[in-house]
Amino acid sequence: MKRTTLKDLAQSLELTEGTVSRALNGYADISPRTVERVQQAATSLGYKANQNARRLATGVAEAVAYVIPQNHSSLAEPFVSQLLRGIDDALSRRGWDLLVSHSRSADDEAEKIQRLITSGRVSGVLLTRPFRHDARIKLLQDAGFPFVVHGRSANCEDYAWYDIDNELAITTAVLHLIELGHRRIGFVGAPLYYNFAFQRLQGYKAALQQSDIQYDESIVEFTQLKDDAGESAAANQLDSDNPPTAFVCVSDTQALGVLSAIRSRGLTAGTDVSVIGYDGLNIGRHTSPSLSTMAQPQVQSGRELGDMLLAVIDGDDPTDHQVLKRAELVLRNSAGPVRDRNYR
Amino acid sequence: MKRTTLKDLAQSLELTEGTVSRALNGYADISPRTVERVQQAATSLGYKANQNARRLATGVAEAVAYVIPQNHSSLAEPFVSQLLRGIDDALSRRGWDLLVSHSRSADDEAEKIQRLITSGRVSGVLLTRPFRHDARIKLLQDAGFPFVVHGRSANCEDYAWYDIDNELAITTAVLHLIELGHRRIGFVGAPLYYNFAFQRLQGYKAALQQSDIQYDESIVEFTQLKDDAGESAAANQLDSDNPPTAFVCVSDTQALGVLSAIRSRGLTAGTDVSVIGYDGLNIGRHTSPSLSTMAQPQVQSGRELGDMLLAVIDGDDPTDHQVLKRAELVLRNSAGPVRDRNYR
DNA sequence: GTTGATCCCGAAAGCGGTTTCGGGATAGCA
DNA sequence: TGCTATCCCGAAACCGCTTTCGGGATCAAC
Repeated sequence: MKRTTLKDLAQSLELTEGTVSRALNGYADISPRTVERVQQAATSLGYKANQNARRLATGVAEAVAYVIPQNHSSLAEPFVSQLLRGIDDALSRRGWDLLVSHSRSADDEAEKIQRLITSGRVSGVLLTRPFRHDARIKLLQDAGFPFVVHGRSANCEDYAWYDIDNELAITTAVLHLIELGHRRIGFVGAPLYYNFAFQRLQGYKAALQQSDIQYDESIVEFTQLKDDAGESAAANQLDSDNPPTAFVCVSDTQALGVLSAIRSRGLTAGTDVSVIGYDGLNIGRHTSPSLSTMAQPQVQSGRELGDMLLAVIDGDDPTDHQVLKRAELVLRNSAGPVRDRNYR
Repeated sequence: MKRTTLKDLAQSLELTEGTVSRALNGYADISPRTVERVQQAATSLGYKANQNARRLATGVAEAVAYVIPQNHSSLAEPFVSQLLRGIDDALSRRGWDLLVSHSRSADDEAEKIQRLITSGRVSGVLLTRPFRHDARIKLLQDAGFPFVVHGRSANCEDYAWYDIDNELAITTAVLHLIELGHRRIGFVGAPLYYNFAFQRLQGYKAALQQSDIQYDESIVEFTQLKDDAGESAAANQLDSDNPPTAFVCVSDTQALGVLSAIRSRGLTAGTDVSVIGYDGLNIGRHTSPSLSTMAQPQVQSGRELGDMLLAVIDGDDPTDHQVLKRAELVLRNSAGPVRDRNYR
């Protein structure tokens, strides 16, 4: 089961390795006839270039890494697979590899990235869910290493990123609730070191301000992106003296927990208390009531991310690759008109 | 931003590249003092071996591929991320890479695997969700290429695999329903070319047989692993002349659809009609009623898969690595005692 | 002071490709 | 026919690291 090498090919064709190589790689200085011969021999002998040798010689890794943040909450992960597929699509058109890299801690992550860029295994890096101030981004910038971020950090002027307008999205959701008559709207957020969490909080505040509603931090919480966390956050607020009539959550996962909290108090979501989630997960269609949510276009994002990274690697100016998408309000049944507070 | 190479290191130490290399790789024929010197210089100069060069020289790829089947249903994918993390854990202890590979069609997949094994990019392959008769497995076997399968195909004697006892799991679920008094139990299955789907059907049949219940194919369906599919399958059966009093599904995703179908008919799951899902997804806790399900131990599986593959690559007999886990019945509220058929 | 074993390290040959350079053969033109 | 331009291909260096082999230096033992 020895692999056929370039030398084998060359010998069987009575050519030099160099010639064969050039023939295969489409150099102009090889006669069409020879190219033809070489290609035939290659396929018939099942020749596939050894990637490691090729990469060593050319100096390009022909691979990129997708680094998955340490505590990726489990329920948010339906995305990962779709995303990976999209990225892989983009890469495979060039025959490049996609490798994934995890890490356990923030330090570990920095170190892993350091190793990735110095070990020559990849020619570009894909980051997700950046912090507001993200050391990894700085690391990559300082190293002059190609990368694109899925999301943005606080100052994102001079690198490539792909993000959805988090602020606008939450503002949309909150304004929708306000239109339904709600004026006391609980916010179930995420830790603010995540920039998306920060942005979404801004969106919440902006909507309130536009509507002359006072920001009340007693109904604002920052939890993990987990169902349990959403549930207990909602529970606290519902059990308080002055509970909100609606919740907006920064993830569907949390929203599921909120629905549970509402239900377990004998209340009905959508009539007694309204809820809007974020992510547009399909599961939201099967809760009762079904979950209104902000859906982001996920299908294409992987593909776009991949293409962007390739472009940056090819030398494009990263700042030419900053795309901002917008999320869409998916109306289902968990958000309804405000109702008198007599349910208690 | 030039990387420091072995030559640089050697020159700065006034040693040969060979010597430095051996010092770094723990060869015995280098004096401890030299090893010390070399290591210090290496860290102070930030030397990281070029992986491509190393791989070319050693002939080992130091990477494995996880191939994701073409039509991986979106909702079943929360696993993927966990799984990848586990695999990566196992690999990273050796400093190996994990790369993922998708494919669009079955042919494409075979061809991709062919390329993977001939291009020298990986030293092992991880397969998921095998078909009952899986061409990829045959391909890998014939090539003598190291691999392990997450799941099993029809004849799985002579390769490494990691699976849960699908048949037993479904039997358990069905017997539970039977204990609750159900005797007309609908089966929402998956396409039988998937071996897990076949096994689960067997489990269903076995449970019926044990309980002297006639197998009735009019309440057995094979659908995609999607919520919609589950919903319409259940809808069909519920609207029939002789509807089942309970459903067992081969995935939670389908079960969610089944719950919807039940709800939309004004029935209540858990009392009017019982449902048991499969996968143990967390979302099942937030449906109403919460979803009883067969949960498979997912957390460790990635890690174990990775370790198994490494062992096989190291030359272990694949047949020594065949592990069968069992799923566990997680009782929530969607499965209750049978009730008179007077609900119609 | 020899001899032999032991310890270290240098030298060199790969690993399997890519790419530059140069020149022989052929064709084009006078 | 002679000369130059063009077309193709061979030769060789190189990418960065690993690993075998051999021998000089050191040391213990006789």
